Amino acid sequence: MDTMRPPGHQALLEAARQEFAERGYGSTSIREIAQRAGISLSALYHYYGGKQELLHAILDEGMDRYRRDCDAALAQAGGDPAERLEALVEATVRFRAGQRDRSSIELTEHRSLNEEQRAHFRRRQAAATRMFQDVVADGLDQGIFLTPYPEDSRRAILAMCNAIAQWYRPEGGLTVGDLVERYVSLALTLVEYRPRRPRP
Amino acid sequence: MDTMRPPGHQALLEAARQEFAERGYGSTSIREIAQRAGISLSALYHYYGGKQELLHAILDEGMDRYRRDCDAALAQAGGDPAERLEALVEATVRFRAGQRDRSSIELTEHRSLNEEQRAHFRRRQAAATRMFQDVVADGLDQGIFLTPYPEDSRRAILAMCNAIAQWYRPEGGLTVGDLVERYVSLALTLVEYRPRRPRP
Amino acid sequence: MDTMRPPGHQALLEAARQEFAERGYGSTSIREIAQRAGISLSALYHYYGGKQELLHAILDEGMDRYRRDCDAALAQAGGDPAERLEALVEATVRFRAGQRDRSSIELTEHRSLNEEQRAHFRRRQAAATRMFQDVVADGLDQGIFLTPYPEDSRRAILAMCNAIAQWYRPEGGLTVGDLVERYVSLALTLVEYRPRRPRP
Amino acid sequence: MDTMRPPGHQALLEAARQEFAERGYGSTSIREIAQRAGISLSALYHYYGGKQELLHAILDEGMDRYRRDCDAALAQAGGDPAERLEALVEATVRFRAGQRDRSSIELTEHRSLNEEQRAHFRRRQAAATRMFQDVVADGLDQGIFLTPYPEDSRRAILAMCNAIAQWYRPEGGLTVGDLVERYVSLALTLVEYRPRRPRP
DNA sequence: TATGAATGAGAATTCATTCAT
DNA sequence: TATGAATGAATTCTCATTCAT
Repeated sequence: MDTMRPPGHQALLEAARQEFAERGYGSTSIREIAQRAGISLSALYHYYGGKQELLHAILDEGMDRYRRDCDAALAQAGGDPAERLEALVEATVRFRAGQRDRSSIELTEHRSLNEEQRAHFRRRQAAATRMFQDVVADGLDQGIFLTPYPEDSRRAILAMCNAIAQWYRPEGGLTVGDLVERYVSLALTLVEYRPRRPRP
Repeated sequence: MDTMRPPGHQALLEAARQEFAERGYGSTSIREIAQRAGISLSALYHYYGGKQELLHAILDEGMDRYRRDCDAALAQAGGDPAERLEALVEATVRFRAGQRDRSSIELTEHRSLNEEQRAHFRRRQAAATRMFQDVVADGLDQGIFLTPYPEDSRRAILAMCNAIAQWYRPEGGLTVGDLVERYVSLALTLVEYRPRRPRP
Repeated sequence: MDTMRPPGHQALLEAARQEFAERGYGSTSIREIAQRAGISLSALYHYYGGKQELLHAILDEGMDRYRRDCDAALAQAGGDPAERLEALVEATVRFRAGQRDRSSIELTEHRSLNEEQRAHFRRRQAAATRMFQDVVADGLDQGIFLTPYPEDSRRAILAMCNAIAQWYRPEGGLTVGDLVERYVSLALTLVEYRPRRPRP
Repeated sequence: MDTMRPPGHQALLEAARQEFAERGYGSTSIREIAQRAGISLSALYHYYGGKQELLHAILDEGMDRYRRDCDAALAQAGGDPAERLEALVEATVRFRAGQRDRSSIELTEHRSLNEEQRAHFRRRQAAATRMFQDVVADGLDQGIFLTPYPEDSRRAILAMCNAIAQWYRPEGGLTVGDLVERYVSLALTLVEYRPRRPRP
């Protein structure tokens, strides 16, 4: 469990996350990370095997959290595909808006992982993708999503949510709640959601 | 003009573009760039003042091209906002699919520019953004775009187009023409385009 | 006594011996030693004061064994210098062939000892040298060794025996017994041994 | 050619040679080498790719010289195997006595080369070995070397010559000429040289 | 005798850049 | 506009060792 790690771990991961997000993996020196975390360079190496492992830990932890959020959201949602899609979009929007550093890093820095780490990351990403694919497929099966391009609209939904991390600033007056409302609406628009007519 | 520069220039920019896109700005050494371009390290410094200037040149050249493509597309389109939006989306999709390296770099590496260069880049990006904003605003004014969230749908359109650079592979069997058709359709869906009823 | 030391000791010395022999003292890290010995780094420091002390212990233990082997061999030999030389050569050949790691280390790594340790090592080495010198001198006195270069032939005998550690591989089909026979013969050749004519 | 290299090269190789011989490859830092050579650390990397390459260059240069010396000696010697063996022993003794640093390094540090470099080194060493093997075989064929152990006596000759580098000090009053005389004599003793009886 | 955490010094190497020509 | 040599600063990472328990 995360909570069982020594306290230095979290400060370290947080410092690395911020540095990587601000300057990019390659432009970040581990010295800066250690300094920001307030620990010695050697301590950093005591906790993690190196810069790359630090990156991997950040990405993995991010995946843990995102996955947990999505699972929780789906668990609360009923069986209706629209409701489930709403749940996923809300979880994604909240994650992107609340974890902007993490999201920026996920977007590009996976290229800096080694082969094995990258494979691990991709596997987890594919699993996340599948959640959306399944929901969209369900909606189509049930005839309530009419989009002629299920895969592309799914990609579009994810892309627009992911982009939030790049421009959203909580100081800007737009609440995350607002965001959620809008993006849920846009997502349903994209899949061309038509609610089932209630039985007379 | 580009064509008046010595031949080394283009090879250099191309090499730098590929390296930056593959490994990220910070993880790329100018030695690798020079080597990939097949020129000497010293020659590199005679063409460009340094690594950062190289990045700036790439981003600027990209902006030149994208802007030119958009302008050309708009010039051919008529005055109808839907038609104009289609033109912009097509230009963007084609650019993202055809210039994946450039697009990846634009996405994140502007953080590695210096203050002045970054300001310049942002100004140009804002201008591109405005093209989309204007078209969407026109469509709303004319009552043919019904989206309640014009700014968010504009962002969504750009985000989904931009994301193409991250996943699209020309070898994958999906032509750029296919892409254009789908993304134009999705974009019109996003702004909730309702064609004007033709006068009887 | 060796047998009274805790069990970790021997595993540790063996691991260090192998590492030092394979990579050299300077290229060996004590972490690797601890790992190879299957003990913790801290445990290593409880057995020995550090890397250098470990080296010293290895060299000293080797000297113990070699000296013991030589003494035993001489004890069994009679008073005849030829017989005694044979005994020493056999002991040396068996040691070099059986303790290749140790022998390689002795050859060069004494330079990595500290002043005091090195002096100790040299004293013991000189004692071993003297055993050979005495035997050769006896043979000369008794007129059965005719070499005009006693010191050089003694050096040659030791050099050829010592070199065994560098090239001999037990898997190679040559038994240690074969080796002993040959090297005894070569040693006697070097000192130009001429057996006393038996009294008529 | 060596002489065409920039002047820094030789100073560098010499400094590295001394350091490696004194402390061992693993215990030598390239900083010390650069300092001893009186050049900057960066300049070192300008000349050589790294520490290992430096070691390889030293070993290779040594092999060049030794081989050149042996070839010259053999060229001057006639066809008589005894004369040829004398020539090789003299060349070897002079090399070991005159190039003690180099000889010490050759003895053990080849383990610090990488796979490819080590293969190269071993190939050259095998060629040198073969020179001795050929001469001994010739002597046996011609019936003037009587040793029952040609391979072992060859090894013994090389071992005793090689060992010179470890103990010989020119300040000690023993000239290299003396050494040559003695080791030539010992070598002929080892192969049990019996001159052909001159025809009556 | 045991140990996991921690560390400062130093390791090899690479960096972007400058300079003399 | 060309270039090979050179460099100081910074890079990631490992080192032998110590310390608190």
